Amino acid sequence: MRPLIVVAGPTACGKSDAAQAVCLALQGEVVSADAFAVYRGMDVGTAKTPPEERLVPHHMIDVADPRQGYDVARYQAAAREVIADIHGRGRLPVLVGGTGLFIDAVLYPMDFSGASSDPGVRARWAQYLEEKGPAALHEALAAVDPASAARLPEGDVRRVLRALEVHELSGAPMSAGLRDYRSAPRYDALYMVLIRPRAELCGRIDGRVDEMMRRGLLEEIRALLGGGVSPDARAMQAIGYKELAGHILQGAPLDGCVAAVKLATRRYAKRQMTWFRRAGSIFLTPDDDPVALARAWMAGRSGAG
RNA sequence: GCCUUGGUAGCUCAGUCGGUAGAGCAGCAGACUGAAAAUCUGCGUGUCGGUGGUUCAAUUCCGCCCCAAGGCA
Repeated sequence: MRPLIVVAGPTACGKSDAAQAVCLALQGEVVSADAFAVYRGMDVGTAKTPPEERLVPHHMIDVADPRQGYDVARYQAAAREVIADIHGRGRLPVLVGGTGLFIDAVLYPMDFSGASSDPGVRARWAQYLEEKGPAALHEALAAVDPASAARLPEGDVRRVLRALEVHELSGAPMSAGLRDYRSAPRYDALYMVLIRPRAELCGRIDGRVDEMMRRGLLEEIRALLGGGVSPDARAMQAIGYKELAGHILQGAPLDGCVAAVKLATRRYAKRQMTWFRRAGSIFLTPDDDPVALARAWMAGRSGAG
């Protein structure tokens, strides 16, 4: 298996710098695993490393149009291609980002090929939900895919909807492809997770949001909206964007919106921690040195053959 | 100084016709297979401002005190 290093962690924990340092030390290239950095024109609010500060090649950034949606399946396919190319050039891919699902999608054999997504099917079930409610929707799933129904709470309408869609398009229950995927990684991966004390992280988040405001996040959002990105677009679900759009479009008080962005970011960081606690294999505090760790790991690899 | 209205969970408040209390938000924990910065699940003891009194029993009724907001001086 080819080597790959993952640098994950909650927002504002210092992933980008750590990843870049690892790349510089080990002939690596950054592969972003971030559900919103893929969009062009969303720079300030996604905290993309500015081009002039990129000291090594960065991939999977600015690969999508914010007027159209992007999703895990597309990300998975494109990222794997990029990684194959990096390996082909004898360099080390460093997967860095905060979207746990995206990381899993490249690392493990998640299969999205069986059932794609169909707006018509989706709309029909959404209609069904509207008319009969979540309980009936859940029952409909139980009738065709009992395992998924048992796994999903009735309230998680989004997943119930998706499971129904998968069944209809593939003719098979979604649960079929769902077990123990983490046991069979596609790469020889060092999965590092950067952690920080909660209070410290919150302080960094607040500072980062203020910094985004100074750097013109409002202007960036105005430009997106003016450029044909609908407020309902998938890209506009991003934290920071959706709250501030309330100020731009509905005139909500700015300080309240900024506070909402900080709060939403803190809550997001918490969810990320939950994900990475389970997904990661090694956890680094600010005192640990990711470069030294990565070096040692690479050395151990070649030593072992 | 007087009058009024408040003081209950980290915050905003509800409630107890006297039997020691509960929502939302926050927080904590968790889940996560084509929206994932999305979506969802679980978790509620706090001198009910202080202090006396009435009572079998007071956060609830009464007195006094403290604090806040508003009004009159």
